[in-house]
Amino acid sequence: MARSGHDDRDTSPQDDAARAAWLYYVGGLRQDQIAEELGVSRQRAQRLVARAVADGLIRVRIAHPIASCLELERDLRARYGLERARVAPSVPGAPDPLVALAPVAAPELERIFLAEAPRIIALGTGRTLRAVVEQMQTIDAGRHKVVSVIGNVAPDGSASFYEVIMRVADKTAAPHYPMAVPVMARDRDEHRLYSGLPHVRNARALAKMADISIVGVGQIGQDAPLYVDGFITAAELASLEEAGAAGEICGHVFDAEGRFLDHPVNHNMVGLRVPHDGGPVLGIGAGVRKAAAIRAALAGGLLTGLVTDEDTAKLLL
Amino acid sequence: MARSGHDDRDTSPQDDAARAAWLYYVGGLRQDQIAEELGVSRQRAQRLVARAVADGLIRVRIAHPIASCLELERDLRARYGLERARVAPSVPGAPDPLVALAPVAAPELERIFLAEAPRIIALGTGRTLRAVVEQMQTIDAGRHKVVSVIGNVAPDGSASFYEVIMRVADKTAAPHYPMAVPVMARDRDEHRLYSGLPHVRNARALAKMADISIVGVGQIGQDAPLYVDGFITAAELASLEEAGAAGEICGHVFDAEGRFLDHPVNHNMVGLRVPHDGGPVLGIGAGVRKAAAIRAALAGGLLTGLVTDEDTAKLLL
DNA sequence: GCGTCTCATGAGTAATTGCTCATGTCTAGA
DNA sequence: TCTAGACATGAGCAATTACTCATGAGACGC
Repeated sequence: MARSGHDDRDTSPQDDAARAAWLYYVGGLRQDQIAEELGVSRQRAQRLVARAVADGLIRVRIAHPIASCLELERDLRARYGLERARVAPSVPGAPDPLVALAPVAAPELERIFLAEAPRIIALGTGRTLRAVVEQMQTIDAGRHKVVSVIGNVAPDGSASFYEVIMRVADKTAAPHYPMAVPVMARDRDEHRLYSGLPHVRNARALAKMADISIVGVGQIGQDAPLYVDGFITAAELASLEEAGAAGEICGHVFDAEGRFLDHPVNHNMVGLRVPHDGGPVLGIGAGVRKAAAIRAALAGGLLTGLVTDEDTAKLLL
Repeated sequence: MARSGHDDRDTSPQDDAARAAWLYYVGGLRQDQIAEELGVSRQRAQRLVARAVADGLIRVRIAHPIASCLELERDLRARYGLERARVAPSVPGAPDPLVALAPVAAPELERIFLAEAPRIIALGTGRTLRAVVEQMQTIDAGRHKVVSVIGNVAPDGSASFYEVIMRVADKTAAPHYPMAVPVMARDRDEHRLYSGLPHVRNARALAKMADISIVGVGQIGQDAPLYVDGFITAAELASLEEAGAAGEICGHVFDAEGRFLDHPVNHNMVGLRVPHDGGPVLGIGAGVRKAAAIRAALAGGLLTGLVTDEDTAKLLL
């Protein structure tokens, strides 16, 4: 066939990967055809396609809402009075519910950023949110502002691992306001110190004005993110469990009814409580282990929207 | 037509297809694993996945702008003073440039419909537009209105084949105003008759107020859509070519400089000329055979945006 | 300059997917 | 009731894709 004149003088490797993947997935060519087209060996074509997949260049969407998921969404909305609910079909055997969750949640975030009117968008952190943001497509959303509602420094002084706001800013070109202090203060004084820092005051003020918040939901227990990532000690964890902790949002711990605990851990969080003012809050999370935490958050009306997966949705209903 | 099942307790076949495809593409399961999961034979799993693809349920996007296409976009914008330009990587050997064009053009349309402020969106028709719309995802855009700028009845009295506006309305739930008369009148009197019909006057009035128009570009010649689809006779085609016709938009024929011809065919078109008022016009089209027509439209400043493919872009530059 | 390490490559091969065909089932019509 | 036709099914096989491994070309440090 007529090989289109490719004057590839300086194609980057990722460009090649993207092109190979395009020909493969969109064009429906076979890998040997792609190889010929690109003038490389068949193996290389295969590797380019595989690389595009591995690099996350490939986004697959299913343009058909699976009926049972739609039902779950409807039921979730009704049961918990949510404004929005999205349920991803679970992938059994997947090591992690994020595999299914992220591709469904990402468009929800894109949707928020596609709004024309400038908005202030508050962001939490965490592994879930990070994975979702990674799946977002880059969109031009410089009119919005993104602000973090939680500190970005881990207890050991390193940058918090599941940084979200910078990634979002990368994807959207939105001005961003991280909260450049530790997630937790050690005591009241330190909390006052951090809170009083000009840039923190600024971020907090902005976050309080947020038009919408996007957060993950953390479980409590031996696998609690707060504990696993070293933000709280085993003793604090035990104390929280003692106090009836069921989950946390942005580090703020609540009980099974979704009421924030009167507990030192909560007092020492430098970040804001979400929701701060009754504004919309989109929660994202799935997994058997998170189900109780999510249920608690829903029970307390802490969320106005939820993205989860099928299995979790069933547990919630 | 798709039977919109409320609660078909046993999943509809398309549901199964969508779920199988989800597990395959998103979950990364093998077809035999899917078969086990769904409790069907391996062949059936394979057929479900194949069916999902065939039914167009699978939408693949490559999250990486290929550098050479970006360059072409930039060059197109600069050369022709466009506000927007998108270039799809060509798929060599594809029977039709639409394979590549539609997946790139569809998000552009979605983008237009995602605008919050209510808009009036004028639509042309044609095979290209139809294929693109088919690829759009359904979005809730009831705040907008879509109006057709061209009649929807073929010369033989049948509904025009490449109906676009109804499909768009399906996808967006937008109120829609087709122009329910023949594309072309046979003479001045008939033109006056059609134009005077209340619903046509209404549609035309609305179309004149459109905030943006989305159109295909037709070539002139033996393969001219206008001719192939029977809107004009061989004699009219010859006469148009004689008069220097280079292309057409919504049936209105223009020369190589993009100036509309003073010709009976143009006079008899019941639809509106686009652009009617200098508003934005997004043109969609690709293919060697359309290149001259597109170049003419660009030369005449008839378009403010263009979606095309790599090969065509190169021809235009 | 030389060894070694990493990484890309292509060959060969295993695994997976897609296709064809013979067969079975269901429906409609005589 | 019987028969033809349309369609779904699973077996078997061909085509395609993915993986493993041995090799060689730079890159880097000694």
